[in-house]
Amino acid sequence: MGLFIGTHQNKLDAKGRVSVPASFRSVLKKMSNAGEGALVAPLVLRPSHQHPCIEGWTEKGFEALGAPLDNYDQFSTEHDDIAMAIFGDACPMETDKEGRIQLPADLVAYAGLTDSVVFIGTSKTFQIWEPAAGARRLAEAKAAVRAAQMTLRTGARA
Amino acid sequence: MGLFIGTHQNKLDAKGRVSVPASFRSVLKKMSNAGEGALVAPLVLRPSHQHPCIEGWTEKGFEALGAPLDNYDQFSTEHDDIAMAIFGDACPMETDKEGRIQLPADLVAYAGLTDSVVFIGTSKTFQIWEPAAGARRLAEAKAAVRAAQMTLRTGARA
DNA sequence: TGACTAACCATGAATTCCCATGCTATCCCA
DNA sequence: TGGGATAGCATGGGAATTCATGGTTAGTCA
Repeated sequence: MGLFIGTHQNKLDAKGRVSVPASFRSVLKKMSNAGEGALVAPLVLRPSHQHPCIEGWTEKGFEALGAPLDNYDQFSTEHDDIAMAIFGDACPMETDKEGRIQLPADLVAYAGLTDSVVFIGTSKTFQIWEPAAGARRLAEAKAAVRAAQMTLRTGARA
Repeated sequence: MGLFIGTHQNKLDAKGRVSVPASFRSVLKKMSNAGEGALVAPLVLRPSHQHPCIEGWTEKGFEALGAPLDNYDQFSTEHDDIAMAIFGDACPMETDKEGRIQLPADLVAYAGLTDSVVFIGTSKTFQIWEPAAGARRLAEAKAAVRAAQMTLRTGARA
């Protein structure tokens, strides 16, 4: 399965390391330029713009995110704005051999992380939350979807 | 037959494993990307939004469930809500060679499962219930249909 | 030389794989 | 039509991996 699915809770150790869930690692490797056989998995982290959480991207997914830039003149202010918004606060990383990443201190602070974190899959990307906040957000999202009767109609029951 | 039909009761063993009914397995294989000849059957489990039971999806069915995402801008709140609601609490699995799955502890708790479970087919998906609760729900559904005089006539929608 | 970071190694727990068994329904042959 | 053989299915348990996590050493920059 090439998508990030499910929620996984892992511990943040004394050095600020967390294991990336195994299933997420396999997605990251598959969506990397290096290929699936790689020993480590590349990924990109950035603070979410709409929530107090960290957003995780695959290498290829993040590259695609920057693609719209090609529609603008290299020296336009739009190009400048977009480039900065997307790349300015992103930070590329690799897991270590054990499949862990070291979360940057500023992102830890931004998401209010303490000793445990949850990884929540959202299809092409995933999010890293402080467990309680993540649970709240998940419940909120489900409620919103139900309230809006968003088009889950295709073959599904609301 | 490409649909989930009937109710089947199976045991949950000490390790939290249950055999997926053979007829359900064949549906799962048919509706997978791997093809029918596969040794194991892929499926997706998620907590039901309206009942204390576990919902089971085929691989293709679940992909269709996520398809509406493409109608929204990647950074819209709708996309955000839907992605989290659908993917956040789903969990993809495969049967083992014997046709069993290991139910995640949180789903077991959510559905109140103990030592036996019933699989109830509901056409494109199926549900996993604690036997007594499942029986109650089945009776309730039948009563509701009768009370509403829902004619199950072709295409009739109460 | 000292602090800090990154690679390496070690361990327990949980999960997956594999083999074995009883049961039931089906098929085949008399 | 009856009885025995056969194959498929649900179930049980043990062994081998994988995974998450903790600690230790080596390496680097100031």
